Amino acid sequence: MGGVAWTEEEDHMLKKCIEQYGEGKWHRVPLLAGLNRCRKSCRLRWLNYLRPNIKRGSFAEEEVEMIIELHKLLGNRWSLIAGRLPGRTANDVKNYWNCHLSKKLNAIEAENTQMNRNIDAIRPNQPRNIGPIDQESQQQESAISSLTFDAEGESHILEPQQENIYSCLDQQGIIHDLPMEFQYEGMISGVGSSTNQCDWDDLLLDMDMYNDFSS
DNA sequence: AACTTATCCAACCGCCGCTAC
DNA sequence: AGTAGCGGCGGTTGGATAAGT
Repeated sequence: MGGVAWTEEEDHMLKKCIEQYGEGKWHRVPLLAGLNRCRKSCRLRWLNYLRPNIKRGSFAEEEVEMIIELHKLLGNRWSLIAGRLPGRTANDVKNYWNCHLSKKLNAIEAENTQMNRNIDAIRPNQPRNIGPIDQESQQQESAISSLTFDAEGESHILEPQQENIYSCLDQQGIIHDLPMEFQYEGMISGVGSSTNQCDWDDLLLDMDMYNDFSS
């Protein structure tokens, strides 16, 4: 292994600790669990191995197709890709990609280059600090990071002060035009309104997938 | 059977952004 | 405003094992 392998006893101690105190506060976990491991090791072990509902074994064909499609859109953003594959961890996806798919991708990219089809990973210019902010910053933010995009031939503007990106889209009547498979928890009317990178990533991914699949 | 090479994947490392002080 | 501490992420490492010679 690339380090000291976890023993069954350590796994048991960590699991018991998480069950008792919950996830988070990883800096306290080694102490609470009585483990001689750093916070990062504990977190990684939990997320990649001990967490319930982790799917192990080889990837199904649909999962592989999904990974390839998502990688086209997101690049090496494994946690986001894994987030779309129930039971799979970012580490699993990354390892699978590096072992099985990277060569395949290179061939595809070479082909795309040949066909003059450049596909860039999407990363918004100003993905952060979208939540409510003070007036001065708000004006600055508004000037630099309003995002315009085109949906079904119409231009739309996302204001950075919008509490939730999806609620903004909702107000503009865009969300409900998307098929159900592109609507997910948190997307409608700001349910579970998070105001960070994930909103932008998820939004752009959903929009792009929608365009991809509908074209 | 012995050795070498390739593959897999768990674990580690360094960096980044956020938050609290 | 600066900074320390934290959680989280992607890249890399290296041991175990399978496959090949």
